[in-house]
Amino acid sequence: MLRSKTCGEIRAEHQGQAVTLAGWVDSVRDHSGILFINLRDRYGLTQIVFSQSLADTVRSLHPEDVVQIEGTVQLRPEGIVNKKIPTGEIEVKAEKLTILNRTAVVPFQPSAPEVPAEETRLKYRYLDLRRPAMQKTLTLRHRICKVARDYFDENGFVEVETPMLGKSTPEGARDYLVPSRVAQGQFYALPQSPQLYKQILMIAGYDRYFQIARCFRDEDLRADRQPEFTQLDLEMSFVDSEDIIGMISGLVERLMKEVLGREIKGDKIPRMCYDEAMERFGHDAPDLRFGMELIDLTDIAKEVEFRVFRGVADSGGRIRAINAKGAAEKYSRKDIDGLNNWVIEQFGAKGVAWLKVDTDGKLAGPIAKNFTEEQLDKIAKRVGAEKNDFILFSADTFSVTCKVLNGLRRRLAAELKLINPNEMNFCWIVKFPMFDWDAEEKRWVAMHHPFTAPLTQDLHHLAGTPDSNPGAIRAQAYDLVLNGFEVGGGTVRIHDSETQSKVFDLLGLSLETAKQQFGFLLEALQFGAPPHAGIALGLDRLVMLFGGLDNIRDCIAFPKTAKAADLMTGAPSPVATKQLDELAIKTTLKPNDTVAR
RNA sequence: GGGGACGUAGCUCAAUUGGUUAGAGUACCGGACUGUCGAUCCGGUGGUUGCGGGUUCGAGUCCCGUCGUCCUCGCCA
Repeated sequence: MLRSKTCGEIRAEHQGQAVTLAGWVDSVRDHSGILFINLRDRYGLTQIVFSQSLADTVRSLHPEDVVQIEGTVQLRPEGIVNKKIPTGEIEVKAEKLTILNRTAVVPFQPSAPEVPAEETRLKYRYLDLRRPAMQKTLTLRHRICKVARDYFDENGFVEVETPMLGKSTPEGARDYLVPSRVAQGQFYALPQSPQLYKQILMIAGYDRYFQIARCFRDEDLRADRQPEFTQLDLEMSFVDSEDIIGMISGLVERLMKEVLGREIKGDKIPRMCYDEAMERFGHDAPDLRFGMELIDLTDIAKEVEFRVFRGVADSGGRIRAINAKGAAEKYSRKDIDGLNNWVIEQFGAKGVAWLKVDTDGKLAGPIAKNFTEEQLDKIAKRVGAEKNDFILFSADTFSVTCKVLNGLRRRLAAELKLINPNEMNFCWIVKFPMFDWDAEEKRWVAMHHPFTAPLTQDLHHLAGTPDSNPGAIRAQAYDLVLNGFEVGGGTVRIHDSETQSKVFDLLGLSLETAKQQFGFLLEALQFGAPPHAGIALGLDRLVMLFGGLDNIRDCIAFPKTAKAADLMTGAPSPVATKQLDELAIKTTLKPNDTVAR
């Protein structure tokens, strides 16, 4: 061992002990007759004191040089304890200094107070990962995995690895494809999730499976979305949705307690139906850390002359509002113009109407003149208007009012600082619709995936029955939501081929096509498939939220940029012509753009 | 694919309406200093203002294109 202690563990009780430390030079402070360095590793900082004898070597040190110190622990002189660091009561009096490795001049110092540009951080990721904040996050990530693994183990789960090279399926996200050399012209797909394999494992009798599974989706990125991400994936047999919700609620409680040392809010995680979430928040992953819920005014709008409201209400649209309490003075006409342009550009809305409550408690604003006194009173009562309230309206299709008001609700909450950043607010969203109508392709599409079981009480709406109504069918699906982010989603699966056929039929999948795509699963379902259900949690998002971060890249050791590039390694990159020849692949681009020279 | 923000020294940033030789902090190099801890003090090196065009007497600043990073809409069963 090149060290006997880490840089974070020495305390006053070790006074007089001989120790050997190794780490990175964090800073050098040269006072001519006496010199100090802060030595850093991932456990902390320890101050090393040098006398004149080692001065020349110490002066040659640079930040991020790797050194080994042999010395003696001593208490710092009275009155100059450094209370900012846990090791601040002691220092190590150096007797020997060994330079283990010199560094080149670093592009940035991990200990610097300012964080470099994202591009620089990603290019020199090893330096970025030396930053204490990153080390804290990756350690948190490890803790979450460890607690989850232990929890699943205690509950009888078996961790099974499923293939990375799988079969491409046309539904869902775009696949990352891997060309086959031995079967030229054919491709594997990297898994979007272990979905089909874990269902097969249920049929195979592994009634409690879990995996910390890497997943891939070739879609555009976001602050909370990477092309390569990790799921805490599980599946159980002989269970219903209550069992899955219970199992995961237990995990959440454990994670909160063992990782953050906290209890979950309330006795248990509350639940909300999808329809209720859309009515109250306009989104299926509502942030419940603040109010400002959506208020429906469609019935009032049907009675008014104001054409913007009346027209929408009469043609089946909705008029809804949010009330930003006490915010009237904080939003100038210019600010409101900004909000208006934002909803037009971002959500394709026609705009946002607004009213403010003036000092007399009256609703005022450009649209106020379109209402009678009585109608204004009705609106005021409905939205709970009080002095200085700022009320924003969206009059549009239900879908657009959801997008607009959810967007405004989140934006205003951030701007008005309504969110307690320390709160961890979980909820379950249940009873999702089974199908979505795709207006472009003029067909029903599965909202989750085509193996999701409908709620038994909605089965009579399936095709081929007198009261067939696919839009009314709800799924046995459940999403776990934390602080306005979807952190998990799962369903009870269909385990009988009769229901499965009906669902495929509704999706416009012929038996032939279905067999071609999922034949192995359909076949397997015939050989004693137990009732089963499962869920997958987004590990990266969980870490992000447990760590109080606002970006998923900061939870991943080696993340990709918005264009899915790895700035450190330079991937993706051209390959040699020989490699392409072996795969029988020819690009339609100019050779110099794609082929390694 | 669409919209927006940004790109100036190794790093973090500044530079008035388009106007002198593009500045500061830090890092780096040299020097001073025996209790500092983001050490301090003195001096110095360091720039094709992402790249390519254009407008102008004059462009870091304005216009067009392009590349990159971030945010976002579409997309993500």
